[in-house]
Amino acid sequence: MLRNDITVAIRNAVMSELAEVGYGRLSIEAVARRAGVGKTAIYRRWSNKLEMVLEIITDVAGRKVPVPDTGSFASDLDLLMMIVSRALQHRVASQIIPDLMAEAARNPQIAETLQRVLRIHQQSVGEKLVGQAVARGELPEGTDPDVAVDLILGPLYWRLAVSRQPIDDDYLEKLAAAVLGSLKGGSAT
Amino acid sequence: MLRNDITVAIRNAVMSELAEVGYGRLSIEAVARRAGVGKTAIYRRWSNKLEMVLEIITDVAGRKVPVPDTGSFASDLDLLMMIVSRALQHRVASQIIPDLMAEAARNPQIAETLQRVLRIHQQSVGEKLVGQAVARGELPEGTDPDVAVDLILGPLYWRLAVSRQPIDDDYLEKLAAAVLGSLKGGSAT
DNA sequence: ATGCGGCGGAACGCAACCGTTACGTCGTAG
DNA sequence: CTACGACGTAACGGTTGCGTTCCGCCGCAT
Repeated sequence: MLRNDITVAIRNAVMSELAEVGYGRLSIEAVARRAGVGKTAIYRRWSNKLEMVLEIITDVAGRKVPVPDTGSFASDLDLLMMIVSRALQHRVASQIIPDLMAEAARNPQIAETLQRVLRIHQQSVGEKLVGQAVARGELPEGTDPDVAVDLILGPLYWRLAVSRQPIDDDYLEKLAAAVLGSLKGGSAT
Repeated sequence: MLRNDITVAIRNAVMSELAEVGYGRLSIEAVARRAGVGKTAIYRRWSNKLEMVLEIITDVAGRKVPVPDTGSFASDLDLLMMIVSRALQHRVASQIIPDLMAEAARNPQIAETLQRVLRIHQQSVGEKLVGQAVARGELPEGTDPDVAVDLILGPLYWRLAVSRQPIDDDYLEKLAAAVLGSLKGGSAT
C-alpha cells in the first residue's frame, strides 16, 4: 500500500541529511522537506528517528562485498586496499561512517547495528583472505586474521576518514607493500 | 577580573558534555547547569558555542607529548604504541576524538583546529622517530615517515576508537612486531 | 563607606522540532 | 461509481535551546 517511490525518496533524503548534518542534528522535518514529502508519510513507515536510521543503514550497509581472490596474496591485498580506499573516498561513506561511529559510542543500538553490518563483513573477509594465503604458504601458519585486518583497514581509515589527507596510487603502493611486509614478517605466534 | 575557578568549572563541564552528548548536541544551557554557573558567565567569556569549544579543545590538545627516545627503534615503537593505546582508552579521548573528527568533516573551523593540534604533533613525532631510527641504521634510508605514522596510529585508532574491541598486551605486541616488520621490510622507494 | 564588576538566577522573544491530528486531494481496486 | 487509503499541507501543544536583559548579591579596591 505504501508507495514505493515515496519510500525511496525518504531513504535518499535520510542518507543525504546524514551526510550533511549527521545523526545528532538529523530532524524528521528536514528529511520530509528534502524528500518533498509530508511528515505523515515518514511516521507511517517508522515510529521514530532512531528506528528509521537503523533500518536504512542496515539496508544500505548490508550489501555484500566480494572478497578478492586473484590467486596471490599480494595482489589480493592490492585489490582489497584499492576497493576500500575507493569506498572510503566517497562522500557518503567518509561523512556518515565516522559520524555513526561516534554516535555508536553513546547509543548501544547504533553500536550493535554497526557491529553487525561492518564487523562481521570485516571478519569474514579477513579470515578468508588470510586463510587462502596461509593455505598457499604465502603467510606463516598461525597468522592472526584480526591483526591482519587491523593492519589493512586501520591505516586506510586513519588516512581517509580521520587525517583526511589525500591518497595517491604511489602512497597506496607503499602502504600495501608495508602491510605485506608486516604480515610476512612476524605477526605470528 | 573573570574568576578563574569559574572558568575552570566551565572548561571541565564542556569536556564532560562533549564526551557524553557530543558537539552536535552540546548546549550552553547544559554546560552552565553542569558547571553550576549562570549562562551569563559563559557568554562573558566566549561569544558562542563554536568559539568556546574550539578554544577549550585547542588548549587541552595542545599539551606536548614527549617523543620516546629509548635508544632503539623497536623499544621506541613499543613505548609509543603503549602510550597511544593508553591515551585512546581513556573515556574522554575515545569519545571526544571520533566525535570531533566526524564534526570536522562538515565544519571547516573544527577541521582546521584539529589538524593544527593533532597532525602537527603527529607529524613531528613521526619524523623524529623515523629520523632517529634511520640515523641509527635500523630503518632503510628513505623510509616514508607518513607511511610509518599511518601504520602505527591507524591500527590502534581503528581498534580502539572504531572497532572498539579491547586490546591486551599480547595483541599489542603482535601489532608492534608487525609494524616493525613492515617498516624494516620495504616501505622505502 | 562607597562604588565597580563579576556572579547566579530568572525571564524574555524567537526559532526549531517533536509526535499527533484534521482536512481535502487523488489514484486505484472493486 | 464508490470507497478506501496513502498522500501533502497545515496546525496543534509542548519542549528545548538560543542569545539577551535585568535583577539583587557579594567581594574587593579605593
